[in-house]
Amino acid sequence: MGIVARKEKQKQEIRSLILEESMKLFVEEGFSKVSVRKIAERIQYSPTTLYLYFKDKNEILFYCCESGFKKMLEQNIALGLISDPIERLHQMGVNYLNFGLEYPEYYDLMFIQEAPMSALIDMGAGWSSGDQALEALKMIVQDAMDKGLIVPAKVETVAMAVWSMVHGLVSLAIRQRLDKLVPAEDVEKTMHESLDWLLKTMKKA
Amino acid sequence: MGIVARKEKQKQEIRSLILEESMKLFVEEGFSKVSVRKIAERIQYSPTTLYLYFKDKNEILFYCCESGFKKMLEQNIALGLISDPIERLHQMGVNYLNFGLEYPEYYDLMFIQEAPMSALIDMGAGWSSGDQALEALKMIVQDAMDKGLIVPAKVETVAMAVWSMVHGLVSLAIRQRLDKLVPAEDVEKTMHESLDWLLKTMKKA
DNA sequence: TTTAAAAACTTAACACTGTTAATTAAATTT
DNA sequence: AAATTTAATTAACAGTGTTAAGTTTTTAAA
Repeated sequence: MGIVARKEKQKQEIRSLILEESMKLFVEEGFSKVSVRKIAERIQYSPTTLYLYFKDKNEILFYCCESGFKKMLEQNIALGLISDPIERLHQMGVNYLNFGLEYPEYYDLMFIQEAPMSALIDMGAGWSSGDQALEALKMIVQDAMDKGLIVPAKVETVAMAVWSMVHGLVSLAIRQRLDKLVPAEDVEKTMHESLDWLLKTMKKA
Repeated sequence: MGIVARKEKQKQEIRSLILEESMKLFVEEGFSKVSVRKIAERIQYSPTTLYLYFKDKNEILFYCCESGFKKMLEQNIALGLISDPIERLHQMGVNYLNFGLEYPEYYDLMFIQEAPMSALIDMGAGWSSGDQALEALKMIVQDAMDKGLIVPAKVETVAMAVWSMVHGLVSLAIRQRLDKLVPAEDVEKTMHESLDWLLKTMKKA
């Protein structure tokens, strides 16, 4: 039947509407200011209607998160052009820092808040978009090791170290902790210097 | 006058009572479950009484945070006995990881939540306890460089890199992101391996 | 075309949250 | 003992996520 298909399509449209407007609210007012009622008001529905399309607020946050990963992956498309693993890893780190600093609210959601992960556990689903990014990271590290550009070690160990450092940089910056180490106006510059330092340091002499 | 002194002392006692009970609530139920009303109930006062001793909830969180730093510094006392800068830096990192994993709620407050920093800005105060820890880190890095144990670089850059990595490890672990990279039971072990890897890598050959 | 069933949506309500203003109770000073 | 200051409370506001019950709209059957 064409009717049930159309209905399904309409349902998906409202779902998208909810998610889009939620993300706008995020970017405009920040994570803590986003409420079910505010989202509902924006799309001209009653607050409880959202519960017909999503289990709870966390699930909405989770899907917003997913769209954040899409955004991040798009930034990394051009990465394939770089053949040198170290150089590629470096550019990947630069992209990561830029993403976090440009869209702190997205970043907050994707890597700092616990709500999206709670939703993920509730849903029994996988972290598909996040996993994809991590796989890419592991592959680059593996590649660099295969080509003898970095000292051999367990891939997971090095990947975790690299990810942790860039995440640490971004999350400390977002939460205004890095300006306790260097003046606020130097934070961004020093973040990039730290990343450069790591890449330079891990590069086999 | 002795009376005004005694009164001041009583006031301080209630302040301490509020902070102690708040921290207990933290450890028992986690950051998100702590409310002004719950704290008040625990100390058998009405919720609004807390506002006679603290400006707002954020200020309470800030002072809880401070006691977290004290706890952390205590763990680092034995550090002075280690003379080799690299070894000292390594042990400092190990302590950091252990602290974060043992007291995730404290860690959350100190380095992940934005509330305590908002309070700090409102109060126009300094991050004395945090600054102290960062100074210690910078000094060790400087020492290691002076002794030619690591490749020379800007101290802030290296300190930021090291801090960011350990913070990244702990915060990603707390927010259940690291188990997307390695199985949950291997997370803690791999975190330590990542730290070891960093120290080994930055050590001048 | 009218009627029964299903789907979509809203209203009302619950149990919370941080916080302020007004009020009462207790302690201190005159 | 009365007046004043300090301490603590009650009531209330405006907001939060969420559920149950009721209403409107749409679809399917008679």
